[in-house]
Amino acid sequence: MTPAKHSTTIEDVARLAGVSRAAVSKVIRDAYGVSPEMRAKVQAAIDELGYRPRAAARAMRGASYTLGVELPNILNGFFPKIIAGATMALADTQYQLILAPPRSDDDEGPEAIEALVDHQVDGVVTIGSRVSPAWLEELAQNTPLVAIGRHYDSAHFDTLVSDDAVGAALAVRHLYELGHRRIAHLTLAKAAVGSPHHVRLVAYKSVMAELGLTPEVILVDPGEEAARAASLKWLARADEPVAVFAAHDELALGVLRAVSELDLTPGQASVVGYDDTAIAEHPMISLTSVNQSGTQMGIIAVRLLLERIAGRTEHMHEVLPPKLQVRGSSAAPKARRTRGAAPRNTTTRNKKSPEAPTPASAKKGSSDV
Amino acid sequence: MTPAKHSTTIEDVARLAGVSRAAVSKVIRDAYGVSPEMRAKVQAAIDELGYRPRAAARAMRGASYTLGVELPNILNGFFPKIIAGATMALADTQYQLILAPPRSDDDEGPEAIEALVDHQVDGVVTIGSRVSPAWLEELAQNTPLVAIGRHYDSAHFDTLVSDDAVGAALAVRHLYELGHRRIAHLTLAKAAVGSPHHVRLVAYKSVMAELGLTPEVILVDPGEEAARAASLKWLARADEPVAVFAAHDELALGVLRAVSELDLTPGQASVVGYDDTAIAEHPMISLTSVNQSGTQMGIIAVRLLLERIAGRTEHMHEVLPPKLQVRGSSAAPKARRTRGAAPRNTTTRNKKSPEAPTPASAKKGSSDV
DNA sequence: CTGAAAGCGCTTACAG
DNA sequence: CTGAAAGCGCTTACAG
Repeated sequence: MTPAKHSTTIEDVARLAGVSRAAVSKVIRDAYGVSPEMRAKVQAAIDELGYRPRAAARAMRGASYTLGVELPNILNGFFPKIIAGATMALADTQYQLILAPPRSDDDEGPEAIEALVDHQVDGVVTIGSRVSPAWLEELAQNTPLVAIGRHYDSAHFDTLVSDDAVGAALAVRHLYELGHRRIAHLTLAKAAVGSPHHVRLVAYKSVMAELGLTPEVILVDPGEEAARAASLKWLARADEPVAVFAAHDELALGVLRAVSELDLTPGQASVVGYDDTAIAEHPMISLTSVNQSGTQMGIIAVRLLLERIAGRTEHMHEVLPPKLQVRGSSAAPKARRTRGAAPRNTTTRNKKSPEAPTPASAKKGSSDV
Repeated sequence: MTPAKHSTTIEDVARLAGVSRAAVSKVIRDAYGVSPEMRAKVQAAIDELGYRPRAAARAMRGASYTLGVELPNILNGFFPKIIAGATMALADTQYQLILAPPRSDDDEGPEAIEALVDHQVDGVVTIGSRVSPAWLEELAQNTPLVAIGRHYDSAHFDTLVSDDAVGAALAVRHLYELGHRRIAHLTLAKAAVGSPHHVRLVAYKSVMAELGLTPEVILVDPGEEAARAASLKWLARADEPVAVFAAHDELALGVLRAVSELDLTPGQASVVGYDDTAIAEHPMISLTSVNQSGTQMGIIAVRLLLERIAGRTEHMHEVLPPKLQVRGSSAAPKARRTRGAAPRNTTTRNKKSPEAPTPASAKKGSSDV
């Protein structure tokens, strides 16, 4: 097989097959009204020449058969799951996916989305951008649009979220039921109203109030390191068993760093994350985390977008139920001892231990199952 | 600010500014031969209308100002580093990046690259695809191309690799110097000649021979789970201290699962990975790994591609030096004891312990520094 | 320095 | 069912 020769055009195919360009166009689009012989002739010519239509040219008149996904942060393990889902959903269609990463580290503006639109994608899935609802609303006038992670209805595009209030409640109640009474929430300092992090924060506060507990919010900049530094300070000040509910797994990994540095057991400092990224399940990490099914989100986002492209105009707002994955990083509280009480460096995290039995829900890969 | 209105065209701008379309075109391309007043008038019209040129239309005549990157596996933490580097390198240019993920889980064919070419990108960076050199050679006749991870020169495109032979030697010698004599190499069953994994395997064998050791190769399918299963079997059969050099970090994480399940210490089963992904550095993983600087690769790939687009035709073959990051997963060999000899579940991995001092090269985030 | 015209490779009405 | 013609929004020679 040789690569697509983009020197060959629809004209070449038409000439070889002895038909018009319009006929070839119909065949490649699988359009109505082509005789079997015509189709066969044209297909043979296409195969012989290795012809592929150029998306750019198609886009100028009709559709580009391309969907664009705007990604917030390619280094965070959650987003690839969404892409994987979207890819699956597109497997049997003519559509292909292109991804637009942020133009810079803290690009939260519309640049990435605009790059997609510049390329005449037939529809856009936006995941991370912090652009205003109004901006999206206007974009959606011309471009079919699905926004992931926006907790509101919109007039002209679809929104798709995990039920972050339920997810946060799951996390807090889990820690409460284990026996924790001091439960902090570590989250990003900047979180737009209606964003997943904002909703989780609000839910955290309200569940804490319901439980009669005092909320403690630790605000951080993005990144594992910021989470490590902030939680280290907070954990060092406490001398009782505590728990930290981190707003996503990347932050939770930072908290686990701090816990590890301070040599604390899960009973002394429990940690719960959000997203259930692949690494959370690793037995050496074994992070309890709220799973919001990124794969499923990718699948649904593509389905919604395809529906819009096919003509649907009324807006949809889908809410997916999250699920708590209990693992070794959260355990019943156990008072911190004087350092000398047990031999240092012989405590073990993430393995079976009398004080913190690994939950039965731990998946294979753990020796305790 | 409002979204780009793709209903506004160059024609609208020209009319508003009272000039020709050609003049507007020159201004947006920053082309030679425009008077300052012309530029000002046109720019004002562009701003007023929120005009953005459509990449698809531009591509039909000139350039699309878009570079395409073909990604092998979005779930592997190494590739995002390359993207991050490429993004950085493009920050001050007119160019934007689009990414093409594989169309399916085991898509190793040309589909993703073709998707990019269909969109008339001005150049392509290919990272993972297993297409033949001949195919790429032909593609490169029409499209500026840089291939990452191909250990050979090519006539029409540039190649960029890390020195995988050196990297593998670094890993094996490190284990040897710690005192290991039984060092297995776990790698993918399918690895094309000239691919990084193939070069690492060949180097592994040759270094083992030099050292007078018997090579043991464990062949696996892609994925952490396959690595876990295969290494579990292998580790369970051994009753002496062993070491596993895994062909990349994802596989190494699988080996660490097995090590963890068998409750082995780094002295009993040392593990070295390749890529030095973000998670390797986490104190609870602390994986010794060969760093091949993905960020740097992304930067250089973009530089090479831009040079080609600017007109360079002679081919380049860049080789980057890898660096070993020593961490807690590799340690001096220590005989496995009868299980009862030491209290179970009190041994600790990844923390300071008499048998496996954490190397001084461990970064911050470890309590031992 | 500026503009009128042609053309990139497709698809879309429209006529046959 | 099939084809000739127009046109999508740009850039590229080319004239002025």
